[in-house]
Amino acid sequence: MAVTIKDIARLSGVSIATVSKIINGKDSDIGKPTIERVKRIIEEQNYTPNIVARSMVTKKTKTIGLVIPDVRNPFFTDLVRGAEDVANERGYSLLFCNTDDDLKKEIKYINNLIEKQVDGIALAGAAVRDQSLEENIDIKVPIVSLDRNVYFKGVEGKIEVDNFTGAYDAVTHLIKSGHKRIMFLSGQLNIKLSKDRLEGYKRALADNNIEYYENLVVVGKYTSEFGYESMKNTTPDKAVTAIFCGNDLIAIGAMNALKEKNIRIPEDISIVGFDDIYISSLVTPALTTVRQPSYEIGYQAVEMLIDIMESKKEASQKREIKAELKVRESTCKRRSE
Amino acid sequence: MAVTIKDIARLSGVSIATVSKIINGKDSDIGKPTIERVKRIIEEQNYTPNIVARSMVTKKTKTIGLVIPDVRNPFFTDLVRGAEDVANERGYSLLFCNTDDDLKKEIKYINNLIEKQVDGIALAGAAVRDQSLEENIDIKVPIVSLDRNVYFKGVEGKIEVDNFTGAYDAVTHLIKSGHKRIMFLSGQLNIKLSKDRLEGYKRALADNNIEYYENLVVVGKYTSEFGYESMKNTTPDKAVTAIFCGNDLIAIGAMNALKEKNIRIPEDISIVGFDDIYISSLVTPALTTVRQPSYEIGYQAVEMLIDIMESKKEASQKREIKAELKVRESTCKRRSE
DNA sequence: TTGTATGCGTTATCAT
DNA sequence: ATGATAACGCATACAA
Repeated sequence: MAVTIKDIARLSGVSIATVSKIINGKDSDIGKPTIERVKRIIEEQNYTPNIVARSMVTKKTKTIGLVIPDVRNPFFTDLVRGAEDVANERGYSLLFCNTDDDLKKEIKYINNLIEKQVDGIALAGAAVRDQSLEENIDIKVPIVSLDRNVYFKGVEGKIEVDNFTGAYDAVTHLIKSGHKRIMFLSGQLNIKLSKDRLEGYKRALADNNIEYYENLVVVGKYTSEFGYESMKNTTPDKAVTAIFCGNDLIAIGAMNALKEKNIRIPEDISIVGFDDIYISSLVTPALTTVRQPSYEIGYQAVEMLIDIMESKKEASQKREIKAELKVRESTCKRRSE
Repeated sequence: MAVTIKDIARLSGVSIATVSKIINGKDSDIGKPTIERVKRIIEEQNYTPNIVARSMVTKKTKTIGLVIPDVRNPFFTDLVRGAEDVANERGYSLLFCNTDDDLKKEIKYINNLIEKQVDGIALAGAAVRDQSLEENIDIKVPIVSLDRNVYFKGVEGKIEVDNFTGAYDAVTHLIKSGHKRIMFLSGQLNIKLSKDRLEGYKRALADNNIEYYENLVVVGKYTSEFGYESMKNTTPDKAVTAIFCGNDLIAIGAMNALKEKNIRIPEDISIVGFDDIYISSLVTPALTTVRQPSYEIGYQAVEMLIDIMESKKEASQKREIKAELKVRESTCKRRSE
């Protein structure tokens, strides 16, 4: 049987009220000797308060639900760490959920989190959503959505990445380097971030008076397999001298396929990715990419969430995060012919 | 105010005892119509039971603490996912803690987990430990330690990887390919797994009558930087034709340094890593490595933990997991001269 | 300066 | 077939 506040009270010869006050630092009007005695006994008994019981009365669990598609997606692993770091700094714990981009699983997890009385939820929603379904789900705790749009009632904060500008900058970089015929290996277009990146791509072309060709855009999954296959199976148009990829995994897959075909990077084809995951600086040539500060995204999301939770004042916030081009070795000026 | 069991009882015109029974499926002797009515009202009111309150009486939180050094370490990101998957399958939630390999932080987290009344803890301990300190800490919930040794009282299960054999197999592979002078870029030797890998390396040499040279072993951190620097700054002995690396990150760093020096892999030098992290099959040449099934390790650890928690019978288990050599492109037969 | 009493939302025992 | 009630461990308003 674990030792409880009652035991401490009995052993110290005081009431549990007194012990409770001492534990919670509300001991301003309790005698010094009593405080010391009680603290000694707490120490001796190796007593730790039962936070579950405390939560019953305070209505706060000091716990946050973190819901993401998959930690193994390198973008999310850093994000998760950022989230954990703030949570810890602020005295919160993180309940950890992977949805595999499955809205059903996501909703199931969220319900479980609510049953467990989390104080708030940080949610990177599944890709494919169902607005009319979600709008009928009223989540009773504050939610901050990150990176992906969600439609649940009760969403009070948003952290978004400026994908449009990120893509725009990447493609502009290629154009400034002399590339004109630029492929785009895009991820699934049913998520907003993909659409934004595509728009950035288009706009950069337009702003430089380069015509947009639909058949230069190939859509697939955000995996290295997609990148590999799409370069392996179809030889790109001879005039293509650069490829902009929806994310780094696609880019790396594409690079590997091109290497196998003895197409040199960047001399023959320049490649740009998106995300700047850990591996991108380690491949050869090191990948030019658009850096998403995923650690900071996680950090800021949970920070915003806690701020909202702790002072219901400034709810309904939105913060946009810049994505920054990192030029490395997979891009170069196009050789004039 | 959230709707409680009391509200459901009132609205259904029954007692809370009845509602409770229905919620928990203990409704064998409750009337069909009552059950249906209550269930309807629960639905209507969108009621979810308060698990915190339930935990007060059941003494179970259905929550497990997962303590690891850092999710960003690719070995742990897969492990975490395996852990989460079983937890979810078995109806548990995961409280997620990163210790940064800091024993103090680890102990702080564990105390917090205990205060939060977790039913058990899965612990990948910090590298540097303090046996005499730990042995005085009696953790009141079941612990399963994974991958790394810990000395807390209350550790009831262990999942370990056979690092010795993994290293032995890797080095034997190199020897069978004709390599004799094999460097070892080891991680910090104050953790058991590093020692085991070193022993595997030594034994493989010995079993093949190859002398062990201490200066062929370089010790550093388990990072790509260490691999890179140690190959960048010192040119390996001409006779060295193969390098065994303590993990894949070291191997990839080393590969990059060698490439910069125009040393060909595997033609000039063969390289073997350890772990088989995601990136290893994506670099060029694809890395030959010893695969640690990190997802399975996480999965099995938490599975064992739950088994121990749910039936205190077969405590004190130990399970050893094999590490398997994956031959890819970074190793080849040594050219005879 | 300290203690008494109530309640948080639920489960479980024992009645009815 | 259903209900009354104690108990879980703690915080807090109020009393003393």
